[in-house]
Amino acid sequence: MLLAADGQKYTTARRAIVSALAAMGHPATIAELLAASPGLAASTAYRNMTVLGAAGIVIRLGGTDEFARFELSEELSGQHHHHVVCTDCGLVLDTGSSPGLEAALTESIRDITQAGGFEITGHRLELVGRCGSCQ
Amino acid sequence: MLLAADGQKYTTARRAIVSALAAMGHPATIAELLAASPGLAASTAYRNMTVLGAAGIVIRLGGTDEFARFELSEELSGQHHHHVVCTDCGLVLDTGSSPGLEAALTESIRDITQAGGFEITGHRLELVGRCGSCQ
DNA sequence: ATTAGAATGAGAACCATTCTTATTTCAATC
DNA sequence: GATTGAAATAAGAATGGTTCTCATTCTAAT
Repeated sequence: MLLAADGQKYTTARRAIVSALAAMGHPATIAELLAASPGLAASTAYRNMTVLGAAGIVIRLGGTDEFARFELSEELSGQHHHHVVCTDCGLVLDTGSSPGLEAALTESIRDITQAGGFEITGHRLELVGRCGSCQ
Repeated sequence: MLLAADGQKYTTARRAIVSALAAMGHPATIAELLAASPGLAASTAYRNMTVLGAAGIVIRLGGTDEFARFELSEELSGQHHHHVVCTDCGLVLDTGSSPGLEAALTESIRDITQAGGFEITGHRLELVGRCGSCQ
């Protein structure tokens, strides 16, 4: 298991966080996780997001609004995807990628790597707009 | 001028912020702006980033680290571009886009819009890696 | 069972950002 | 150039999401 590989324990609180994230279906804020997991302390949630992040289990999204959002890593949750974010309420949903888009991204990354300086290891794409309920 | 169109004045402080951003050459944090603009108060800088943002002059980047970063809007600074961010130090640089990439993005956006729900108005792409000095 | 080390929970502390308010500046008019 | 009312500034207080502290509880391997 990933946590054990990182020298950590798979505790009740961490189980609760991972299963809440899986049940959520979209990147969740700490507030959402606390609401979905009765008995989970805020300090424990924040601390474990760091631990789970270091173990490669969850990904932290630097949000558009003031709340950080977390989701299971692509390795655990399914396949590579991008995000659609609402500029009004901050909602973030997953959206699939397409081969054409990924090919174009790969090409851009190759160009930048060759231009020197940065060593690119991944990418993050957000499609920005307004969700159904905010329109 | 954009500020006047928004009912605001082009004051000394705002001039200082805009020219500091232009001189910086890459998205800057408030701390960097304060260091580059002697006499600029922090509260004034924060307040004016909001005003300049509402007027479409600056864009706020929800950073990878704990600091918000600001840059001149594409309309003022040049052409459409994306960002390269360092996972270690948080540095953000601009990088151009390519016609192929933009075409693939446009296609993806069309698919998502047709799938209903969101109305997409823009996109944000970050290529993630490590900068030269952090490698 | 025991035990040593790690995790938890409650609240305090932190710090980037926002708000408050008295003072100053702006720009338009006289 | 002086006046004036509205908007901007600056300094510090306040806010709030996140992180830290530490005494207690749990974990897992002996």
